[in-house]
Amino acid sequence: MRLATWNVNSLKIRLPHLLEWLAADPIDVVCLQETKLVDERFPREALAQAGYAAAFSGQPTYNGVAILTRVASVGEPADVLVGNPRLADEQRRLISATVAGIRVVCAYFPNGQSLDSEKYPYKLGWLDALIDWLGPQIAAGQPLALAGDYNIAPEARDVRNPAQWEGQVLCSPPERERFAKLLALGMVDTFRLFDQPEKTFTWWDYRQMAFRRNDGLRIDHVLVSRNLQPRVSACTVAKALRAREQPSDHAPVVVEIGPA
DNA sequence: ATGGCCCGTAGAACGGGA
Repeated sequence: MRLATWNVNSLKIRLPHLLEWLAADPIDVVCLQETKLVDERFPREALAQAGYAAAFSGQPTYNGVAILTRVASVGEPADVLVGNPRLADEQRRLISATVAGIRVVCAYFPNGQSLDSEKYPYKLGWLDALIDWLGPQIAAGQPLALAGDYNIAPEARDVRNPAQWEGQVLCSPPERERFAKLLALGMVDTFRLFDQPEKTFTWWDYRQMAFRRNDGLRIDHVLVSRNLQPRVSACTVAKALRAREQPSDHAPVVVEIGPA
């Protein structure tokens, strides 16, 4: 099966892109972030007509996450859980479901804004709570995929202009240490399992023609538990969606996972 | 030149994104 993560930056605006993409390329599991829709306005019907079931958790204006499953191939999301039981958080940033025996965690990590913002310690605390919550699940041998907009570029090679970003939010040592901690729980960055084109990124600023200049960062990731690693056969960035008219500023990351 | 763009909520600008 194939699993994707995509920060859509408003599902209302991006729904036509999503439907056209899935019609041409029927991904089995799609994790969405920044849907920016309250649950009453989630386009459940349009997605159902496209063959997808959905688990979602939204709020007005900000955040919002969803897991879509292609019913014909993987059925419906099971054991849906909203949020992190270890963190009281009003922001809708996490939704989990079991699909085809894999615990799929769809995550919209906080941005942090800047190192001197009160949003930065919120981000670090959110990351610590995520690590605390996922650690026991992975230790117990649960096959798990953590897919989402991490808002962290793990290494200098994940940034087009490392000097410009070094030490800034998305690249600061405390954020990168926490990314490393997630790996240390027993997960692997699927993107780095394979040879990749030089300077592959997943986010490009809307300004300054950043996409045309490939001035981007790799901040969207799919980490999987080590027991899934032998089944992962590909990880690619669907850059074409960023090149469309009225795009999201993120491109999807797509991972292929073989049968157990 | 430390801003440029896009989105939601507005029903004009502004906060937020990264």
